[in-house]
Formats: sequence, C-alpha cells, structure tokens
Amino acid sequence: MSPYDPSAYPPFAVTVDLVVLTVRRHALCALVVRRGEQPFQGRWALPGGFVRGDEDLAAAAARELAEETGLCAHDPAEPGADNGAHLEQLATYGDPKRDPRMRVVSVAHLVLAPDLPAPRAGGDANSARWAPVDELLAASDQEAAGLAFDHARILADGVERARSKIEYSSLATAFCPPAFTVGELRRVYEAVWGVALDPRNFHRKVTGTPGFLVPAGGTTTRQGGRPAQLFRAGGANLLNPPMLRPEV
Amino acid sequence: MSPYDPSAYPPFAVTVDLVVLTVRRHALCALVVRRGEQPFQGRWALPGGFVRGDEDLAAAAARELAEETGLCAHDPAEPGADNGAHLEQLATYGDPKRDPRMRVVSVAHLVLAPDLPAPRAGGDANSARWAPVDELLAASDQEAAGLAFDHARILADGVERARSKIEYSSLATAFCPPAFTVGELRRVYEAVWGVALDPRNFHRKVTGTPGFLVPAGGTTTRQGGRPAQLFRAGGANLLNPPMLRPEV
DNA sequence: TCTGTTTATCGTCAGGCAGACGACTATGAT
DNA sequence: ATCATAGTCGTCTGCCTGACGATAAACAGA
Repeated sequence: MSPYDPSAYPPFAVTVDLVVLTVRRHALCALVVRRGEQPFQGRWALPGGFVRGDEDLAAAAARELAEETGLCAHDPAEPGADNGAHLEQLATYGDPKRDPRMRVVSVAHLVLAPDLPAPRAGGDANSARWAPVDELLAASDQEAAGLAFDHARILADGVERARSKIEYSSLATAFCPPAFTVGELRRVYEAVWGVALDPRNFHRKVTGTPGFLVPAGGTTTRQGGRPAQLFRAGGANLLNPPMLRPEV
Repeated sequence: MSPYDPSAYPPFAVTVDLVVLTVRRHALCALVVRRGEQPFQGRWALPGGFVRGDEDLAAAAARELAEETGLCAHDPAEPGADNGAHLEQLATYGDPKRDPRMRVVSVAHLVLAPDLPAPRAGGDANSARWAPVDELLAASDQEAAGLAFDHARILADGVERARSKIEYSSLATAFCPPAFTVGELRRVYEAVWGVALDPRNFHRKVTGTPGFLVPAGGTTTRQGGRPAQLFRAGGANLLNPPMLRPEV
C-alpha cells in the first residue's frame, strides 16, 4: 500500500458529464448530443468532455456547459453572480469497463436551467436536442437504442436527484425565468414529479413558506386566464417544512 | 474539443478517501490515521488510497475499508450480504492544488459503522484512532493543526450527509449493532445531531413508522433501568414522514 | 354583450402528526 | 426500602395538509 509505488497509481482519464435538465411543454427534458465518433457513433449521449490539467472539476463542468449551451453556470457553493443556471456535482462513475477505449472516470454534474430557446452545439442544429427524459430512459431499456456508455444510469441518477431535491429545497425556481408566477412554479413541480397538484393548496403552501418567494411586482397573463402575480426566488435554500410529493 | 487529442486528456491519479463514522460514548467520531510521509507528515488524515487499474470505485473503497478496519462494507446499490457497514459514495474532490505532489482526484466515500473495538492500521495502534468530529473540525479551523490536505472539508461534507440522511432514511440503524433498543437508536440521533430528543415522542415515532423497526425478541438491560425491547432494522429505506430534526 | 373557459386566489373543514408533558413500570444500586 | 435510571403508554393542543367550495379577472366566441 505504499503510495510511492508507481504501479499503485495507474493513470486515469477524468471527464465531466452533464445532466442538463429543463422543463419544456410540461415535460422534464434533458440535453443530449449526437456522438460523431466511435464508440457509440451516431448514438445520443450526455454532453461532456475531458478535464484539463489545471482545471477544477466544477470549472470543467461550467466550461463544458458554456460550450454546449452558452449558459453561465452558477455553483451555489461559490460566491458569484446569480445570473446563471444551477450547477452541482452529482456523482462519479468509474467502472473499469465503462469506456472500451481506456480507463475513464467521469464526474457527473447536474444542471437545472430555465426553458431555453434551442441548443447550439458547435452550430450543428442536428447534433444536439432537448429530449423528454421519459423517452430517453424508456429507450435505454432496450439495449442499443438508448444513450451511449452508462449515460442512461447517470441520467436516471440526475433525474432522481432533481426529483428529491425540489422537495426540500427551493431549487425548483432554477427551472423558472427570473420572474415567474405561482402557476408556472407549480407546473415545474408537476413536470418533474409527473403528478398533478392541487393549485389552491400549492398556492397556500409556497406563498406561506417564508423566504421561498418574494413578490416581484406586476402581473402577467402569459398563461391565459386571470392575471397572476409575479414572484422572484427568495433567499431561502431549504424549505422547512418541505414540499410533500404525493404518494405513488 | 477533440477527444482524441492526447493533450486533451492529461493523466490523473485517482484515489478514494473514506469518512468512516461511528458513535462512541455519546459522540460522533471519525476514523483518522497518522500520515507517515510527506507531505503533511505526522498529521492526521482520512484513510484512503489509490484506485487500482482494474478496480471499480466502490470496490476500491471497500478494499481500503477492510484494510484499515477489517469491516466488510456493504454497498446498498449492490446485492450482497447485509452483514457489514453502510458504504456510499460521498463526493469527488479535484482541485488542481489539493495535493502538492501531483494531480490527484479523490472520490470520497461515506461509511457508517456500529461502535467497534479499536482501529487496527497495520498493527500500529498509534497510527489510527477514533476522534470526535467536533474536535477534528474545530482543530481544522486553526491552520496547520487540523487534518491533512482538504480532508477537513471532506469530513465536514460527510458529517453533513450523515446528519441529513438519518432524517429521511433508516440509516441511523447502521450505527447500531444488529439488535438494539429504541433508546440506543435515540442516542444515535442525539449524538449525530447534537441535540436532546424527547424519549417518549421518539419512541412513539420510530415504533409507529412501518418498516423502520421489527421486534427481535427479548430484552436487555445493558443501559441500566427497566429492560428494553430489542429490535432489528426493518426493510424500509425511506422514512415517510421523516424524522424531524429540532430547530437550531 | 353575454356566456363559457381558463387560471388565479381566498376560505373552510376534518384528519393526522408533532411537541409538551404526566403517569406508570421494571430493573439495579445504596 | 428507597432512590435513580430508563422504558413505555396516554393525553392534549396546535399546526399542517388534503379535499374542495367559492369568487375574481382575464380571453374567446356566439
């Protein structure tokens, strides 16, 4: 177990993979890119890339995110501008056979973003898209139809993290534009959880939780119906008591 | 961004570090080992070591755990014997300057174990010990007195994970022997959270949560006082509704 | 203009759970 | 015998949640 035996620390390649989630048309969607090379050529995969030699993991994830989407990431652990998407580390995947070419350890990150115009991956519109996670995960049940590598597992872990985290934190606001209505926030919960929530109880709950929402002033009718009050995300990070996900 | 440019994937060393927690004498304690080499020679550090070339991350963590403590780890994600300690991945730390020797990415793992006789690290009793996490984290506030590398941060993250996870899962039983009393389980919560809990409400809560505890038969008076019923951990993993941590 | 549709917002009510705490039980120690 | 310790069962009150009625404010179409 001598740490100075060179054979004891074989070289690894380290990558970051991104689970970028958003809510589009009432469905939870993930960003996927088409692979241009072997292995898994032509298959869809999570965006990602190699960590550079002098780069922190979160910085590598933020760089890849900016390259793929133009989003400015915002790691909540670091002070900085609050203008971008939420980024947090998800988990690390290091099965020796997860990449047939070489030993690759991938540090997956989770990004939650508001609905965006359209992905731009190197200008090629055909090589990146938002896909409903239900489709991606269902396709991954049939071998050779789903995501490349172990990305279906990574995506599933990211979705599960998002589903549980909006329960006890104010993270659902990361899916919303800077100013949003209670109804828009409710549709985020409904899309992520895949359930229908009672609008009246939801309204009572979120407006009654201190620090969750602060009035932004003004109203909007962009959802049709009666004008709704606009809110911004409050400072609270943890919801106490939490939002309750209905029973299965 | 070509993944075949050799300069794009510089070699990394990959290690696993272990946050091994237990409850001893009413205090949450972590396993630390004394470093025998530079850098940080003579300082306390988390146990850990390099991942081998053909080894999965969880396997490396389990191997290091067995080497340091003799514990048989039990990754809940994998089927297997239920006889060991709880092991789960915690987070990955990859600051370029976290190890002055070279670029090291460390995948930290969290282990929850019942109270153990005594650590054995290569037979040297002076080179490993259980230390209360409060002491370790307080010492790490003064520079050059605390844990080596970024291990204070890793330990703090592991403790925070344990604190929040016993809230909504049955993981607190991982700190207990196979058969335990409600009072022993309560003392686990009190040690991990650092609060006092009402014995009567706690008893009502844990015995009323389906699947949390199953009677093991028999009683014990090892804590003094009236004999207490013995329980084993039930099958439930998630507690719904969760245990509520008292306000700060 | 009236009516129906959609969405937002306010209220009410009953059931359940948690915190506070009283009461009783069963052991060992002095 | 008495006390200290720890476990177990109840009670009561307040708060939160789920179910759901009612009203308000916009738009679409007859």
